[in-house]
Amino acid sequence: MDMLTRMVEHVGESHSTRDQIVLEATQCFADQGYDGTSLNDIAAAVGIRRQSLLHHFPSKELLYGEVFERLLSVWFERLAGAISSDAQGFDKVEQVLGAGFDFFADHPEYVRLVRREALDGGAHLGIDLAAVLRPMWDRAVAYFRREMDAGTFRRHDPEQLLLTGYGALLSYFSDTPFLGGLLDQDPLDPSALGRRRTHITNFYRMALTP
Amino acid sequence: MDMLTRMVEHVGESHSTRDQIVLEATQCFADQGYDGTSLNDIAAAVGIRRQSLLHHFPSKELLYGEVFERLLSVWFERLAGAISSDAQGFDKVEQVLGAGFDFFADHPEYVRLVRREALDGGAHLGIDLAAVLRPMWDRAVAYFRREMDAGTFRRHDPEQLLLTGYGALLSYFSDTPFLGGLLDQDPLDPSALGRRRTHITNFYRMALTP
DNA sequence: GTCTATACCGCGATAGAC
DNA sequence: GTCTATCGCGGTATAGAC
Repeated sequence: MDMLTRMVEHVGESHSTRDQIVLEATQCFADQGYDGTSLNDIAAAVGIRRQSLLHHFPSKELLYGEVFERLLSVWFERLAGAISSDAQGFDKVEQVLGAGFDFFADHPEYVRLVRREALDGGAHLGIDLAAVLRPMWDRAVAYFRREMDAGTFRRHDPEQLLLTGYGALLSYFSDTPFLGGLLDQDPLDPSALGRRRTHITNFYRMALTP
Repeated sequence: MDMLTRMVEHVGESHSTRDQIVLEATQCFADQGYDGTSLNDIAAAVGIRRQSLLHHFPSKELLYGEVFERLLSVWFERLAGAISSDAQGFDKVEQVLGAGFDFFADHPEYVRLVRREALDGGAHLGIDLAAVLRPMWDRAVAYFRREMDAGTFRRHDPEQLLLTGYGALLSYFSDTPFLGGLLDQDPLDPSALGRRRTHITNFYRMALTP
């Protein structure tokens, strides 16, 4: 496919078969896991036969790899803005936290996918997810440590603080099928999302501001 | 098997084949998920053939059900003590939180199993996990609301607070394969566990005590 | 690029010997 | 209770017509 066609499709919200496959595969893998998803499931969602799907992706593993490649690309792109912001103090944390929250709210299927990968320890994935995210993690740890040393933030163990944020953010979006039965509301309802966003922000403001 | 044999085995750390199967199945399901685990895997871990395993459990689903039945039974038993304690204020929260933490630390495979079930929404399980835990959840929500009304605890949205605790606690134990690559230490190392336990306790003390 | 047809394998489950 | 043997199904992947 040439560049012009790509651009036209991007603008016009149309998708090549290949893109459709990645899209539906993302949903299937997120909902049912790698082993729980068959190529038939994905092909049926696209509206083609399993054998046609294998014409675009030579194997299930390679398709899964492409799904993750796109996920990481979108994720880094989306977060880059918030991270490079020149806001100061808790405002910056709030921006990054909010950007993460909004991204997860827009793509809960990505969260579920990453959670499954975290559980499996990258068994189905060629790449090492932790190694890819490690630089971002280290930057965050260093940032918190610096601000705490400067007295801008209250003192905590930076790594533990990030782990708690990781869990508080991801779990809400990854476990929606379960949490929906614990609460009386769909966790992805706009009003439920609003409550969650407010709580997380306030919780971290309280923990960090002196 | 008669009661005497059961008691002897319990004391002597021996196990019937049936118990061995449930034990190994728990580990396999936790590590590789329901779909990722074959009866061959479990049978091999026990040291018998797949067909012999099916003599004890007529189907994979029923075996999976028994794994969860035991998990819930141990979980409720373990938490009952801390919940019925007559400690007051944050001391009580600390006791329950600590009991949960220690249980998870002793049985990370249970956490991973529950997390997988939360992700799948109970697809493989006959029972509704959320419905089983709902009474406990409601009790906790009511408890926090009461204490906040009484001024013992600082005011938060009780459900959101519990959700954050849920994520902070579970994620650490469920995602160990991933977190091990993010940190420079095995998350289940005694020293790492100590740091995590301290942080969670302090974090909630800070959030709750006026 | 999609289809039909097919190869090949591993899975869960059953039957029956020991 | 454990084994061997076997069935039937659904999975990934390949070959070749259109």
